[in-house]
Formats: sequence, C-alpha cells, structure tokens
Amino acid sequence: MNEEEAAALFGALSNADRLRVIRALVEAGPDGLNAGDIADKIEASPSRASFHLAALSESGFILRERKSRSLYYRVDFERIGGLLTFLMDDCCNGSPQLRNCCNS
Amino acid sequence: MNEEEAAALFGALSNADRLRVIRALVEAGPDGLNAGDIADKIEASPSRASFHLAALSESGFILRERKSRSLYYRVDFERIGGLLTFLMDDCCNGSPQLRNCCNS
DNA sequence: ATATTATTTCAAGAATCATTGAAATGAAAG
DNA sequence: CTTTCATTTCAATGATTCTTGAAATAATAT
Repeated sequence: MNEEEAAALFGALSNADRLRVIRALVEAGPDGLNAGDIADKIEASPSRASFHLAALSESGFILRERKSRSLYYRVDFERIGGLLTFLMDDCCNGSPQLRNCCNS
Repeated sequence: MNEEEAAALFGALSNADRLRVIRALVEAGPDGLNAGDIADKIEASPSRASFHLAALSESGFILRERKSRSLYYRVDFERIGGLLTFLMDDCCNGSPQLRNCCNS
C-alpha cells in the first residue's frame, strides 16, 4: 500500500454516515445486514445509503453478497486492520508510542 | 469523540501529501522539522505545504512551535492513537479481529 | 407475463476541498 | 528603521464529494 492508496482508504472513513454503517455491521456480526436495514439504522434514504455502501465497498472495507432479493453487507476486518497497520508501521515507522494505542 | 469528529479526523488523513508530512515528521523525531524543510521533503510549494500543515494542525495530529524565524512541527502520537482507539473500540466494538492488527 | 420488492444508478445542483500565485505578517539582522 | 527570510493568508479557480429524487435493474411471487 502506498500513500495515495492509504489516503483514498482514509477518505472512505471520513464520513459520519459511513462510520455508522461500519458500526451497524460490526454489531450485526458475520451474517451482516441488508441494504434496507442499514439505511434504516443510519437514518438515510435508500439512495444515500447505497452511495455510502458503494464507497465502503469499493475501498474493500465491506463485502456484499446477494441473498434472494436482498443484498447483505458485512465488515472485512482484515482490510480495516491493513490500513491501521500501514499507518502504524509505514507512516509512523512502528513507533511504540502509537502502537500502544492498541493496548489501552 | 463522536462519529462527526472522527470522520473529520479521518478526513485530515485522507490526502497523500498529508501522510507524507506525517512520515517526514516521524522520521525527524521529537525535534520536528520546520515548514520549509517539510515543503522540500514532500515536494510541495510553501503555500501548498502550509495548507496541509494547517489541516493536520487543526485536527491536532501535529503541534507547532516557533524557534526564531522558523515554525517547527512535530507529531502528536497520542492524538493519532486516540483516533485508532475510537475506530477499534467504539466503531468496531473492540473486535479482537481488528485489534490484532497491532501485533502483526 | 406482470406486478412487487429491494436496491442501485443517474443527472443536477450544492457543498467542500485543493492548487496557484500574489500579498500580508512576524521575527531577526544589518 | 529598512531589508531579508520564513511562513501564512487570501482570492480565484478547478476538482471532488455529497444529496436528492426519479428512473433503471434484478430477483421473486402471483
């Protein structure tokens, strides 16, 4: 991962609606949630929710799968972790001061 | 920290120039670097560098101090760590899957 | 086949963010 | 006290992102 890529990924996290989507999907667990329920949970119109789901999906933070009529989304923790690792190790040179945040 | 705040902080990280600034300051260590040297290092004009320094400064990721004619900047690891902690604990409910990224 | 449900896509407009170069500020030196 | 050096601020412009509501697509049920 280079700086351009990482910047784009941070961009995907730089929106409150999208952080709420992630929280909702984390709470829902491995089965995930369908687009309609996500829209309800973050209190956004279907098209607005869809816009933010697309952003998170394109960045790889969430994965989707069709189940009958509905599209279910779930979190990809590996991808989120990968970005945090980039920040801690590449950008911040493995600084213990920063890595410590994981144990607090 | 709430989602709006966190989103704004991720926004401050969502730019390649700004990630390069952070890397340069981490490499420079606790003494930091002055604005001109930062501009040189990230290959940006003074005003462009200043714009990005202001964004990082307003978000609290970097601190500045005048030394004679120059303004020196340095990283605030606590602030960066605070954002990562928010993401891991608040957004992602302390998921071990995500917290593991710190040990990899 | 047609209707219903779930979701996305699209176009238009509004809002935010980034870049540029010129002018303004602040501190120090001659 | 004027000049120089370091940096920021500003205005203009361009680029990107977000929101809205309407239309399109995809799967299922009647």
